Amino acid sequence: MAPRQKSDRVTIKTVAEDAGVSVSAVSKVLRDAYGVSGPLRERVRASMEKLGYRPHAAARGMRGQTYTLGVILPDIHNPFFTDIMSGVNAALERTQYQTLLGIGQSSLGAQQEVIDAMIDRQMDGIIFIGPRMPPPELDALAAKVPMTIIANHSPTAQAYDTVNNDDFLGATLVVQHLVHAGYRNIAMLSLDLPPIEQLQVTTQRELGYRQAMEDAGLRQYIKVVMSEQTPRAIQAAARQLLRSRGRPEAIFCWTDFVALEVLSVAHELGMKVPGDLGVVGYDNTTYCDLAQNALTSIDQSGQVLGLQSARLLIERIKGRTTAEHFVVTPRLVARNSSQPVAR
Amino acid sequence: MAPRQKSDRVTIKTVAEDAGVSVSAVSKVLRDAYGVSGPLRERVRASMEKLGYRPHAAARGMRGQTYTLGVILPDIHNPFFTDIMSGVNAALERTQYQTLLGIGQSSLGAQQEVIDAMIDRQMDGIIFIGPRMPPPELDALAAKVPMTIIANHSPTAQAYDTVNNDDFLGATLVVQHLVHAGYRNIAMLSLDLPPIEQLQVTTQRELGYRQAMEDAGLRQYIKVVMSEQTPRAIQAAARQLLRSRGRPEAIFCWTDFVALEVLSVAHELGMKVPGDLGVVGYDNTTYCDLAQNALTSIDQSGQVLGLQSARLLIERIKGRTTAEHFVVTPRLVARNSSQPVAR
DNA sequence: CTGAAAGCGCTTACAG
DNA sequence: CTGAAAGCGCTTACAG
Repeated sequence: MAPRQKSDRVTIKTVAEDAGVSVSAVSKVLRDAYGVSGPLRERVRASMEKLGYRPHAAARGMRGQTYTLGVILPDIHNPFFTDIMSGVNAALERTQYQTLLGIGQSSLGAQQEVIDAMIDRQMDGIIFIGPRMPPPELDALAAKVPMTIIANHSPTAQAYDTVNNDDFLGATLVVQHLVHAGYRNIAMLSLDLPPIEQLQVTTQRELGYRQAMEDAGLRQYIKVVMSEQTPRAIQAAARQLLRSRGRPEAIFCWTDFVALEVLSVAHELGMKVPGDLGVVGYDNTTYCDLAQNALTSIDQSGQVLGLQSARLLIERIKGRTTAEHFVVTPRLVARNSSQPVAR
Repeated sequence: MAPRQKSDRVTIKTVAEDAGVSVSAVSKVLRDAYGVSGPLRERVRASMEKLGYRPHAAARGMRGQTYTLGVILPDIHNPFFTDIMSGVNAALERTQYQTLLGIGQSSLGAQQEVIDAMIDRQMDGIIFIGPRMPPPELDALAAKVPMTIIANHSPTAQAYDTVNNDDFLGATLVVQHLVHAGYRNIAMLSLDLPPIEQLQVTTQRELGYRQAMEDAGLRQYIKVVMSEQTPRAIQAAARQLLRSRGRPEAIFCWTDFVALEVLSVAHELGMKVPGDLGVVGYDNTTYCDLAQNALTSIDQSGQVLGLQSARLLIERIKGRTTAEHFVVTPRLVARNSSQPVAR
């Protein structure tokens, strides 16, 4: 590797010489640390500006912070996660922080690899989205690095913060909406994952669905079908459901991504949505708005979740040790896919 | 910030002591450098394993590599970029490298900020997707850090590698396909960007479109409408186009993302696709396959582009100084949205 | 093949 | 308020 010209690198030493102060003074200005007079600060700032000084991240990371936050996504294809990322980036806009994105893929091994890579790189903190880990492991991780978790319910955790929407309520809203529109045989299409103490958002949505169905006197119609995340698996599950006897009048999908596949299968089977079938998603991603989908969905404000998680994480990095658990109230956005149907 | 327990950190010094060798020897094993005997290597490996040694990235970055590659995306919402990311990640799977993702947003300022953040963090290399920069600036950047560019044509650049599909050919395939299916009045919906020496993929696609239209004797129908990337702007452009006199029989959209919006607008206007309108996209993203879209598109193998770019970049980091310019041949995937129509 | 030592650019007690 | 000095955990010539 070509060694980039070393002689002309501007370091805090260069800046210190130019400003006629000590290296420590420059470091303090850099970190906005206390104990520097206004004039000195100004002099140093001017020199930094003049010389085009840029801090060397690795050197800072040796002793202090790296000013880099790790974000772990379970899956890059779900468009909802891009909403979260927008929020995180927005929160970091005027700060020195940058994000390192890791894709945890489906497998647990890959997830561990990403975590290790982030710890090796001395992330100042980690935003962990949809972790598939039992609480003890999460606690262990949080002991090593400040952490905020999105989309995993552990409201009593002390070692880390959480940011969620109320998934139980979201699912309730879906069922109530569909019942109000005249649907009764309502099935749910959820994610096939080993459940971990009901912490996962899918589990919460399933519980909300079941409870709301009971409350509406539709216990007999309760049906939760699990499927893996691949398009092929989702389509197979949807096809089977739609071809079964007692086939549902409406399907509540745990995420928009899945609902779009259900719309596709219904289309292929020649079923009208709405009319032959009602469909509702979750996350209110940008695809819901397209007229060919017109998908009713739950808005849980991915941007807000991302923004909050970044804020909380920075607070923790700065020293907060008590846990915060932020919950957004979800909101149903009705579109054509769940229109009332005369029966 | 709580200082993580320092005493128990396993460093190369700890490993060296455990293995009974020098610190330099451990460093060499770590880097797979030459000049270490097999037995010594084994002894060190065993100690690293035993102690659970993890290299400290910041310390490595001080003198050597960070083993982190920066990836710059122009826009996180375009699903095509997730395909590229999959490829990049696949190429890095068995390596020590990790990716740092930066979103360059639309504005040039944001793009510069992301680049600075990556240079500050001593990325070993950068994969720059769809840069909006004139060649001199790209050269200047490549002088600072090894770089591979995706989706920007500069086949004579020496300072960096490029990875592309043949956008001119891709556009040609679209026009030929549509003409073959009986469409004649074919418009193109492109991206509103200040053109930079015809380097951008949109420019190449426009050129391919124009040429193919001429070659088909359809010069009179040539029409390229520019629009910004937001859903609102795309919809407005599509609406205007579809309501105009001499409205096109088919629209070629520069990327699937745009084509999905066109399908939406057509749907809203009560137009049938195909029938009243043919639509073709570009990138063959996962949404093309959904039956409600059934969108004909050009497959440029985002995964392959990502994979290649990572490979080339690592080669450059390892010392290659000659430029490589990799070009994928695009392939049209026909679906319902461009079916022949009797006229 | 192996190791002692300098040094990368910062931050952090500590002394003045 | 200000600065001299040690040290973070590696890599890199260099000497043996």
